[in-house]
Amino acid sequence: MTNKKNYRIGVDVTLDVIDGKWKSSILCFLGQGPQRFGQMLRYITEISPKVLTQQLRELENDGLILRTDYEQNPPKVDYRLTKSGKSLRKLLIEMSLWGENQVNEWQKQGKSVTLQTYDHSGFVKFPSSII
Amino acid sequence: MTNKKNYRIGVDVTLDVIDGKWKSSILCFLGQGPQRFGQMLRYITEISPKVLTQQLRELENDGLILRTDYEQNPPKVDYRLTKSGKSLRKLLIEMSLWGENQVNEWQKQGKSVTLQTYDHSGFVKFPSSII
DNA sequence: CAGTATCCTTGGGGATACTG
DNA sequence: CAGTATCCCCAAGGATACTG
Repeated sequence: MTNKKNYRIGVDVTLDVIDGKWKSSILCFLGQGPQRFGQMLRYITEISPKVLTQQLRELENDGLILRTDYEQNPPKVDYRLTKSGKSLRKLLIEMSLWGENQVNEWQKQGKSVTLQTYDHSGFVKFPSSII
Repeated sequence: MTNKKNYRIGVDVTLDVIDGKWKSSILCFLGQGPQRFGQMLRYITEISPKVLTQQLRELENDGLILRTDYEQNPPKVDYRLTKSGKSLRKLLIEMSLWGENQVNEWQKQGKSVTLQTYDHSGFVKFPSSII
């Protein structure tokens, strides 16, 4: 979402804001505290700088994250969750729980689905090994 | 999601299952009870039969909806939420609430965003006029 | 009624190289 | 370090016509 949006239903707002291949990962990562651009790049190893920038800009425009430029040289910039971002975080946790249950369901039914990792102690956890 | 999926985090499972331009609408509509193919086509006016079929098949494969063929002529088929689908419904309601709050936030900030309609009396409401 | 079958378009994201 | 700039590709959807 960027400009002049008209949503059909509330869910679509939430989905629009979270959608983007890496946004959930970014938001989860920022749930652990402010992070710098390079850290995120190294953490989410499959993402390219271009795409990371895109997703960050969108999240910023949607008011979920705040970008802070420390105006230094060499440059230092970090990103953190805003109030909205933090409230979304709670929702993401519930979505995680549902997703984990659903994976269990699928596995019971013999479907080959795997979930790399999760952790309920506060928020989704990212062992560096899995990203 | 259809086959041999490997998810990074729980949220991604939920997002994968809901993603698809019309899935949220379909799930919300089915929240009102079983519906037939033609009804859905007429309700979600912008969707084409091909795409509706696609999305329904995916929801069915993911175990969120159940397709019942009454083996009649002329054909009669309906779709309803499964147990998983119903549990997802509760999550969708929370996502709706978050989305509605976020729209209020945006509007306070002067952004031009609109939300067609919502209703908290049980579930998202779809006045036929708006779809 | 409940779908298939075809053909076509679009934009989100990937890969890589470059810069203040 | 924190990004831009280019070029490229593919799968999700759209439009329309047809069928058991």
